[in-house]
Amino acid sequence: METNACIRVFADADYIQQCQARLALAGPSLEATATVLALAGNEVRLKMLYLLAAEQQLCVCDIADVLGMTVSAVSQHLRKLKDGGVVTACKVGQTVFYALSEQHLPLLRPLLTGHPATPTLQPAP
Amino acid sequence: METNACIRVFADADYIQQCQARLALAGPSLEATATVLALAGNEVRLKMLYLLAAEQQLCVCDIADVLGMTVSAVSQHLRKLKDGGVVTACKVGQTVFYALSEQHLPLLRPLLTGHPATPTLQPAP
DNA sequence: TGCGTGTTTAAGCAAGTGCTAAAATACGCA
DNA sequence: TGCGTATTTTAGCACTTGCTTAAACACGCA
Repeated sequence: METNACIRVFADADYIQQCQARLALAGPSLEATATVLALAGNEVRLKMLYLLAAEQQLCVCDIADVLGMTVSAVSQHLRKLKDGGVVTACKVGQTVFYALSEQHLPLLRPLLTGHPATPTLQPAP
Repeated sequence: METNACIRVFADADYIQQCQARLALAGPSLEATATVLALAGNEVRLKMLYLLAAEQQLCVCDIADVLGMTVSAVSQHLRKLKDGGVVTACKVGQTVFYALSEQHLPLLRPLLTGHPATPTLQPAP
C-alpha cells in the first residue's frame, strides 16, 4: 500500500509503519519545537534573544540602536517572538521592556550559550 | 550619535556600545547557528532529522513514504540539509542513504530528544 | 544496448517573510 | 487639553520558501 517503497533488503512495510508510529507520537512535540526554532532561526531574532539573555531585559528602541535597525522592524520581530511565547513584554510608563520567557528557555538556552563573548567587561586597548 | 535612543535612566550611549561590542564578538557564531536553526525550524525537516536520529540512516523514498510526501519534495529538503552540513549522503548502488552529520550534532541533539516516543517496540493493543 | 528503479534537477506558482514608510495608539507631563 | 515620546499597526513591495509537475541523471541488470 506504500506509494513508492523502494526494494529494500530488510523490512519495508513493517519498517515504514514503525517509523510512522514513532512520528505519530513525537509529531505534535516536534511541531511545537519547529515553531520555536523557526523563530530562533532568523539572524536578527537570534541576536535579539542573545542580547536579552545577556542583559535580562531591553526596551525596543535600545534593541533597535544596538542592531542598527528601524524601531518598527524590531517591534515586528518582537511581536512574533511574543506570539510564540519566546519573550515576554513588560510595560513601564511608555516604554516596553522585553525579556526571555521561561516557557521555552530550556530549549533555547543551549542555543544561546557557547558563543564568543566579552566576560562582562573588556579592557581598553 | 544614536539614531533613536530613548531617554533611559541608566547608561545609554555606553550601554548601547557595550551591547554592540558583545554582538560584534558573538555575531558570526550566532549567524552560523541561525542558519542551522532555520533548517531545523521547518516541521518537515525537523521530522526528517528526528527519524534519522532514531534510525541512523534512511533512503529518500522511505522518508517519503513515512512522511507521506513526494520523493521530489523530500529530496529538495535533504539537499538543503546537506548543503547546511546537517546531514551526509552515502550512495549504495542506486539508493542514497542519508544520516545525521557529526558537524552540528552537538547543537541538534538537545532539539531532537525529549519528545514522546515508543521505546523501540510497542506492544499490540 | 535498453529498460526499470532511485534520485536529482528545473521551471512554475501560491504562500510566506521581512523590510520600509506612514499612520495610529498609548502614555507622561506641562 | 495638547504636545512629545515610545511603541504598534497597516499597507505595500521585493524576496524567499516549499510544493507540484515534468524532465533529466545514475545505476543495475537482462
